[in-house]
Amino acid sequence: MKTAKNPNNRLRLDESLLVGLPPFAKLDATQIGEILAQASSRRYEAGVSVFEEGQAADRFYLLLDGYVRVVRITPDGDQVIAMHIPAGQLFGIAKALGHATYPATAITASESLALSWPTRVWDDFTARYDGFSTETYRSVGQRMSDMNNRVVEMATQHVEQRIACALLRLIHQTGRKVADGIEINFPITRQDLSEMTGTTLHTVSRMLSAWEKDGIVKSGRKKITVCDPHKLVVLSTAPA
Amino acid sequence: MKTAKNPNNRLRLDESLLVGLPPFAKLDATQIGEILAQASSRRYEAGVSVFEEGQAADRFYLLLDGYVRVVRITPDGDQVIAMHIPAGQLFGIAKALGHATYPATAITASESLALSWPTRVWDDFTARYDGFSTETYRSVGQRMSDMNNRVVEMATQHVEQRIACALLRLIHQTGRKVADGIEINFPITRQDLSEMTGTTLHTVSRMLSAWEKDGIVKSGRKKITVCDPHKLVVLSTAPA
DNA sequence: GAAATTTCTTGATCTGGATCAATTCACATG
DNA sequence: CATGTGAATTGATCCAGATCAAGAAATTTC
Repeated sequence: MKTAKNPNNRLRLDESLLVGLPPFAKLDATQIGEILAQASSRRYEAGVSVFEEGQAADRFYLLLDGYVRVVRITPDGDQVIAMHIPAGQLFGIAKALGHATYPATAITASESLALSWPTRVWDDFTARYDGFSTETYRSVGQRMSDMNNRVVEMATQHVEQRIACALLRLIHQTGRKVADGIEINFPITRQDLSEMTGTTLHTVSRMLSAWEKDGIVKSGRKKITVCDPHKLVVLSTAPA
Repeated sequence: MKTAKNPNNRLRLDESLLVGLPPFAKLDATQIGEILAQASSRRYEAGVSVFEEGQAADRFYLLLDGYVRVVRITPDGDQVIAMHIPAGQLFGIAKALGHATYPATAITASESLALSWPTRVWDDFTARYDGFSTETYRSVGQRMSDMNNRVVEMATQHVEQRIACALLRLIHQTGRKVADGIEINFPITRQDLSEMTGTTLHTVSRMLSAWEKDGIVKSGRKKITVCDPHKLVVLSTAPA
């Protein structure tokens, strides 16, 4: 689906969009109204960049719907997927971490909808809105942990286990129950998985073929369904 | 040297210790005094743990002197060095990231001296002291970047390049100029380097031997001196 | 609906580094 | 100073996974 449902790329901003999201959990309707009044919203189609590494970090974002990949590209063209942002989370918050430019590129993994604010209102938000700062840093902490786990994984585990871990993480974050298991809720290629695990699309393809034979997953073009998460867990923690 | 110079593990707390350190840069003498009044100080010998992964994060720390390694241990006993904390930086700031327990273990790499405060004063510090929060998060952001770079490195570079990068990072953070180059300022083993780069001590040893033959480094027991940083840079960015 | 493009599969080969194994070296301790 | 212990070196072997190569699906485009 390439055409916008809403051709002017706008939607009615409604408080209900923000109510219940952690950064705004403690705020009342008036405050949420204030925050919305300053927001821009925009729809992105799948595979486009929201911002790029190195650009001045002049806005920060809240993903309302869809999925965003945070990506880094090496001088010699290798691409590495640093993390995935699920709907409901802030991203592009360079300012919160003392950066003047975005440290990575954000690319939509599926059609997405995001709000954004100019970076200059950041300090105001943290000062004025109770819980905003705390929750933001909780989520930063979570990402830091994930990052850390990735380093440990990359340093100690074999490719099979890393791919298993990556799949498990994906179904946790974004799994959708379907008839024959849990499906990853956005288009994902072998190449994508290889960029998440530091391997090649060939190895990922072989792995998925083998797992399919064992009834652990079903997969097609840009689609993966995990049928037997438990077996994946076993694989992911297999002995060194 | 195993015995404490100062047998009661105490030292005179003096404002000059904190003046000029980023988190306290904007504070006046009175405020620094207040902060010091609440601090405990303690000397640690090399190789001891300051806190361990999973413990309740009831204190946070400022390293005044020495070097601290942040380490994670996998279920099957592999150890991975996540980062090094240089003197002048805060560590163990789980609270700042919404964690109730320490997400990793901190071990002194050399004899060290650290101040610490109970975690419950954290909110007070961030509220009361100008710049404390900003500078803390700047340093968190820095660590996040480093982490990120490590993931990219591990995913795309060969062992030789990773070891070269690790060495370069070490001499930047903690290099001390000596007659024949830049020396790493604390005892470091082949094993340590291998835990920083996700390889084995054997491979590190072979690498250092080869580099020594090329005049790039000199190394001995627990000691490494980089004689030709430039050549290391070349190696670290070698083509895929 | 034919052609072009992207994604995926699978075989064959090659190799960077892990693993295994045996010494040597440096330092500390009684 | 002998003895023990942790650190480093270096050869030999092996294998997980990269790389090379060729096609086969699935989609998109015109």
